[in-house]
Amino acid sequence: MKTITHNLPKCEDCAIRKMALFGELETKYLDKARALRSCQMTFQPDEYLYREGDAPNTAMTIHDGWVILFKDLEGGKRQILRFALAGDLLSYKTGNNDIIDHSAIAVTEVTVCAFPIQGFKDTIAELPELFFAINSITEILSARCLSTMTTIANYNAETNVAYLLLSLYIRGSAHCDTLNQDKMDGILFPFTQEDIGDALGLTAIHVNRVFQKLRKQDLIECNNKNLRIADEEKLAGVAQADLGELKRLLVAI
Amino acid sequence: MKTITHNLPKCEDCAIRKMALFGELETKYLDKARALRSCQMTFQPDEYLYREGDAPNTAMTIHDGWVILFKDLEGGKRQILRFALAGDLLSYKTGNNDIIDHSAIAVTEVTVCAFPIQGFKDTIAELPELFFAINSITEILSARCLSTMTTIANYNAETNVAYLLLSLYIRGSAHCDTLNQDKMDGILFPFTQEDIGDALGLTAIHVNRVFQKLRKQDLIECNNKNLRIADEEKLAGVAQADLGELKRLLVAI
DNA sequence: CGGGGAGTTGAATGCAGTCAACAAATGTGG
DNA sequence: CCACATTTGTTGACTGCATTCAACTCCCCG
Repeated sequence: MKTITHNLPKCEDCAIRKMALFGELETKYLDKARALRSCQMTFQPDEYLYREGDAPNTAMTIHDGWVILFKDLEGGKRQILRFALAGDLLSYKTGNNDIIDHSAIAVTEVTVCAFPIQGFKDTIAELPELFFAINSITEILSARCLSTMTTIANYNAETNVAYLLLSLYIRGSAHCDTLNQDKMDGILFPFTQEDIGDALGLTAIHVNRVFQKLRKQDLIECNNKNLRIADEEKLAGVAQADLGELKRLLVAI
Repeated sequence: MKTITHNLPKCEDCAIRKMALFGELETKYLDKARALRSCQMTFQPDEYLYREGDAPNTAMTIHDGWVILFKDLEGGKRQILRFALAGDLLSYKTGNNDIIDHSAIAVTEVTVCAFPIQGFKDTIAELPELFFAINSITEILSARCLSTMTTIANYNAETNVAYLLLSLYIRGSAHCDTLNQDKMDGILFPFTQEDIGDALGLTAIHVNRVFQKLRKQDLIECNNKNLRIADEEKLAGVAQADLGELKRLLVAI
């Protein structure tokens, strides 16, 4: 892990700002918010950002890269709680002196902007907009979790995998749009089939069978850490989701 | 549904206040908070508190009774998102002019205290403590949802049912404690086996088989709308949960 | 070129769904 | 208060999805 504390890039110029926490804030508040930022950190793939049991004293916004948030279970299993990418807020907790209940690991090389949590708390008192921004993030995460739970509980592996792949694709390509990249060739997809299984409670073997089934139906193309979805509507059908509704749920921050 | 707007009972005297949103607030702030309350409403069993698609303009705290929050799915299925009881906050959303994405139905007779949401928003600006209270609730709901998702995704029906029954029992009996009632005879359990199935994505038939299995092991006694759990630790073992951890997750508001 | 992680395939097992029938409990109207 | 309808709970047989275990291939990296 590398840290830089000086000559930090400017928030105004940040390509991902509108996707991130401060995207909710008017530019006029940006100075105050930016003053909270303490440093930028870079993590290598497979490096932990933090571990279950750590006491969080900084919140982080991902500037670049994919992060997996997960919990270890008995018997060597693990449950992936969230796939996080640029713009996402990590490790923020209102509850005081609580230890954090999950771990976060970098999948790709990851850059984050870190903010001391205490600074947040002090600032919220004088900047109610920050409250609404943060609370809105918490609510959205909660809504996504409920939606995921609903899918997992009620549908089979094919639907679950379709739902997850489509979700990751939508979020990934929304981000490419922001950076004005060409998304027609699919998005970076650095996850293993085991990751997908750990998110859905499936074995990697069964995920593999489902991948092949989806490939045969021309619903996904997935290889070389790349995911392409030719017909989002069609995959949404398999995922038992309304594409418009899903996009609204996922691209909002 | 019956509404009363005058001679509302005093918040200071409310038996469930310490379990509810304002339990987080110091008494000195109570006047301000209480001023937000607009009315008390009473709903009969099977009556909707609100429906998916409604535009929420009031938040509600349950004063008494059990409420089920759910979403209708295709094919006549439904997903129960939350079982709510006295002290729980319903239908609060930071996001403006959003319609609500689930329905709420009374299981028992239910009394709620209603607050215009706009009043909340205005008040938060001058009462940051209210922010921390609300955000803490949103975070807790999110943490519970992740925990439920983890259980559903990774364990079988027996574990899931055990986890849910234990959760409901812990919350129900914590509430009996508050009211100084005798909890030794179990708690009110007004749910059908189909409700349990709808929460976990199981069929009522399979829930029934699991109930019987748990009964044979003397882990639960459940009849006449009453649930008794003699050995919480033992059931927690089946539920693959740490009893202390679970209680911390569930009794906090 | 060898090793390890990721992906692929097949066969056997077991958990949960479906369908169908019935019993028990609850509610309703005569 | 009884007769009947409806909801809830119970049981059995059959089917199908997902796991487990084992073996094997492919690809990347050192």
